[in-house]
Amino acid sequence: MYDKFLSLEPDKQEKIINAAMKEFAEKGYTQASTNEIVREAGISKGLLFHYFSNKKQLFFFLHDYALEIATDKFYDGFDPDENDFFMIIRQITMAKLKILSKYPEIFNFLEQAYEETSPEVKPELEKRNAKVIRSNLRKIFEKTDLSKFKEGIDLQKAISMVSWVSEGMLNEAIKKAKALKQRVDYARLLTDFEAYAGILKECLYK
Amino acid sequence: MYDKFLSLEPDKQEKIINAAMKEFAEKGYTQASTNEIVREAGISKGLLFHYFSNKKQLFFFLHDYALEIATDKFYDGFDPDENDFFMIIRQITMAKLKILSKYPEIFNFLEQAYEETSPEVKPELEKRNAKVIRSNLRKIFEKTDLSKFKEGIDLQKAISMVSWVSEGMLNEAIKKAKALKQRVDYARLLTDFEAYAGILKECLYK
Amino acid sequence: MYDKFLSLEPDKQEKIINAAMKEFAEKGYTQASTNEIVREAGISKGLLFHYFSNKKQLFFFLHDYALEIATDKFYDGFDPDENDFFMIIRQITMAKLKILSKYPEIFNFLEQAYEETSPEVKPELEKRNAKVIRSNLRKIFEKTDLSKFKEGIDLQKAISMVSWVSEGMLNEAIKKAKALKQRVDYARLLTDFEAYAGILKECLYK
Amino acid sequence: MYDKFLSLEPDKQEKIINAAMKEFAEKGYTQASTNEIVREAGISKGLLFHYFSNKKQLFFFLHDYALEIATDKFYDGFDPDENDFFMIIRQITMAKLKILSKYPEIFNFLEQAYEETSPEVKPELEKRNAKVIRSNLRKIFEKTDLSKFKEGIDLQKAISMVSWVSEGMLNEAIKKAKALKQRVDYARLLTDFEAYAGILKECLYK
DNA sequence: TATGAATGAGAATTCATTCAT
DNA sequence: GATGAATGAATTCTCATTCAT
Repeated sequence: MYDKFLSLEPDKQEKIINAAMKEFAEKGYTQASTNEIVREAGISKGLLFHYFSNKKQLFFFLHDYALEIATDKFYDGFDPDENDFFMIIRQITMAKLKILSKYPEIFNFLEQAYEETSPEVKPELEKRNAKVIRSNLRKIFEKTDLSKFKEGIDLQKAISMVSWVSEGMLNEAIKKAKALKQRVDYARLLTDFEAYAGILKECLYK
Repeated sequence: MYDKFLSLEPDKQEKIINAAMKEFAEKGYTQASTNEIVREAGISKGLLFHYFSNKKQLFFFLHDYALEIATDKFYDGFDPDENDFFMIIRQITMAKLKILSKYPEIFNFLEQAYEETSPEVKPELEKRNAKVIRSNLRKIFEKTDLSKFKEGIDLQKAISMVSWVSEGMLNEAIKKAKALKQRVDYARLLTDFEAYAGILKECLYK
Repeated sequence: MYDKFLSLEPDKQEKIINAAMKEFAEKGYTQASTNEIVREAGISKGLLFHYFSNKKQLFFFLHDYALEIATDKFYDGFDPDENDFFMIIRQITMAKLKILSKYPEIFNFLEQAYEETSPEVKPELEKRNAKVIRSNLRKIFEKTDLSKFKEGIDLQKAISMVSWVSEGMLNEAIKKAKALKQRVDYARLLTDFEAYAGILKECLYK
Repeated sequence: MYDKFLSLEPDKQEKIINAAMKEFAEKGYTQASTNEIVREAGISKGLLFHYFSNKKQLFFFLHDYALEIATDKFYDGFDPDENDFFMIIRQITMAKLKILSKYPEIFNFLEQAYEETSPEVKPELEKRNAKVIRSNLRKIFEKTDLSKFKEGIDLQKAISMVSWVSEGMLNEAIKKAKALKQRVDYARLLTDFEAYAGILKECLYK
């Protein structure tokens, strides 16, 4: 589907990808301008539409691409033998943050795509997000040592709770950092996580 | 500011409000078309701009309006003497759900506005959301019987946790209902809430 | 034609006239907004069109009015027995300047009208300007003591020359004052006039 | 800045320039309609804004263009060795007239631009006019043989006077020709100039 | 591959004028 | 006399997409 584009010299590919991601991340799907993209990428109008048949296809190509990179890099530095649920969640939370600081454009793009409201792309995006989350959850489940949980506890609920708390914590940290125009305080986040985990372990673990 | 519009006959007001809310909810700020709004409302192009000096002002008028109604209805059926933190959060969760089912138009609009990414309105929306959340949090805090919490627990953290869990629960229920094209199961949500509350109370309450 | 308007209480008349003149003077015929005029005058939209059947008629009413005032006041302080051509021209030049400082709005309006380029009003304005100038010239001629001019000189040409020089001088003084955001230097203008007159007399007068 | 437009085939350029000049000349900046321009030029709405980013830029491109042509043609037939002030002014007066009759479109446009009152373009136009006039005056001064003037005469004043008289003469000739819907009588203008120059020389030259 | 001129529907907004009250 | 709601054509400008070269 994107063969034409992918057989292009990597330099040019990258220039186009970066220009497009930046524009979509900044302005959202609707207001992103293909004019601006070709200007920033230094290519002609016609060429963009030679590679991608329309704006939507370009957008979803970028989404695929970003998701792939984000997922690839995601498990870098993960301890493959870790099986404690809280430690896994901790790794995920920290991994998200790490990629966020390493690839700001990609994550800005994904973040923006996550919040996208344009009816032209929203349904497909929601489908994709659900899929990503489901597959991540499956991976976590597979590894988790469930024997540490109290007997009688609804495991699904326990996992949901920990996920919501860690997501809530991360979102708040990001929001606060944005407001102060600073980077997220990595060390602080870890300490916080330990605190929340400590409280939750009391009611979830044996 | 909106005097002209507000002194209009209610019927016409309503037609305009409904048409505009629907359009904004469906398409988001940028792609919502004032053309479409006047067509749907059955008024002339000039009239809309006679009442609202521009698209942005119209949007924020609707936001004010929706927020006001939502807030009004929010506290209907609240037990003013309730002081148990978990019960208060339960009331909030259920109130949100009630508004969603009773005023789907308004709820859709607010939801869309909450996710809005257009740089033209995002900053002001964020300010408003922060204000609403802050004032709600204060109300909750004021009433809460904090003596029920374990000594030594970080109250701020405890409250955040319960909020994140209840929000996560509600969002998931809504998402599931949407996917199945059904209404949210009110009774089920209550039962779930009790379950989550039961678990959390164990580590948070004395 | 304007009876309705003229039988209005003078206060209201004045408010409308001033508001309208200000708007036309500031923005020119095309860009002057009747909305702005009624807002400034504190009357309703309908009322303006009750008195003046359209924008054009309002504009020409103002033009009549301004011309009349300007002409009436023009000859205040003129020495009726002055018959020296140069002295008459000097009086005219100074009278213009005096009214200019006394009625800045009226003259701004007339000045703007004089430069007006909108095809909707330009032809009629040109007709009027020609008439005014012709009638002024006739008045000057009638009084002038032509015996002072050198014999053999083309009187028409002599008069034109002096007029052009005095107009050029006045325009330049106004332009300079505008650029420096100051009032025209009355005394300086008189001195200049004497200088120019001195030179010209040498070739025009016996 | 106008590269895109200038690398267009001359035929099309001309069509656009002519259509736009005509529209601006006829209606003035504000009331000139880009719709009308594209209709007259036989191009699409989008194309005009592909070449010129907005109405204002289009206007100033035309102004540049007109000024350049006018300046070019202005000095055709000038005697470079002429150093008599009156002869130089005579050449200028005649050159103006030549452009008027040879390039009426351009002349009309420049004339209209000179009188333009729209606040959106007036300041820039005034700047340009001042610059043109200044540079023209410098050229005249440089060449002029000042030794012919009477000693003790204020040269600045002398020059102003001759300029005002020749401008007044030309303007009147144009106005008269317009009123009679005829061309300006070239020969008559020359004779008149000699007459005025003759009178003025008497008081200005030794 | 690559260009960029060309399209034209559609966007938000303005404005003089009308007319029922 | 007086109001101001209502009109709708006209305004400038944008934009994804096409296509001849």
